[in-house]
Amino acid sequence: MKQEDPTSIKEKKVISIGTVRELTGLSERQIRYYEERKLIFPARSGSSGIRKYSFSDVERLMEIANQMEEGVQTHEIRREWKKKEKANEDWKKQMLKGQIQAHFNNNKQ
Amino acid sequence: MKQEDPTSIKEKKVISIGTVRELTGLSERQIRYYEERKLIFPARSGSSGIRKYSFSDVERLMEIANQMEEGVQTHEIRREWKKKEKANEDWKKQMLKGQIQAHFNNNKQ
DNA sequence: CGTGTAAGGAATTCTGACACG
DNA sequence: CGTGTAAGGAATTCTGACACG
Repeated sequence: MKQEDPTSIKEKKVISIGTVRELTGLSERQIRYYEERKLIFPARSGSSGIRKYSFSDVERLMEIANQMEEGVQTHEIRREWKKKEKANEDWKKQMLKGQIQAHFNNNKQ
Repeated sequence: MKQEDPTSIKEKKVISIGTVRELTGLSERQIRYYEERKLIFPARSGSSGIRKYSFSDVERLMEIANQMEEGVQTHEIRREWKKKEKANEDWKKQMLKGQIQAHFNNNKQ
């Protein structure tokens, strides 16, 4: 019945920085800085350069805030994150490989 | 694992009018007018009076747009909507009643 | 009735920089 | 390194009103 996938909604970049500030409790300075350090990637509103964030971005910012409180440097956060990203991709590759393998064995048998 | 309910996300008032315009294709004038006619109820951003809409609001606006294209008056849309709202409440009451009834019968038997 | 528009003001956001440390 | 802040400008939003129909 519903045409909208709840996942896509979380990814839509529609929230401006002031609202993100309210949602996360971070200062605008902090939010922009984390972007500068490549931890977050807002979209830019059409004509002007106004930043737009998704709910996923907000969640990520809250995770970042936690890490920062623990004294982790932006550099570290970024590195950890890319590591996880890669692990996830490798995992998906393995899954795919498994599927193909299973299919092959199935036909042989 | 996830702490955020996808439903609550859809209800969060975080989108400003310019973005709603882009999402719906409606003019800001129209969006504000539908509010004046009690078809939509944005929140107002803290200190200033800036309107904030949810994804649900955006969906509703698109439904309104469709009705308007069909030549339905705002007055009619509002009336139809309240009717459905009431029907839904009555239905929920019936459900509740059914539950109690079932529970009662269960104990007796 | 529903919507466009010009008007003036207020609040938001942006960037680059200086400061502290 | 991470964050606060004052600075000046540009884009956004707001309200009440006049217009057309």
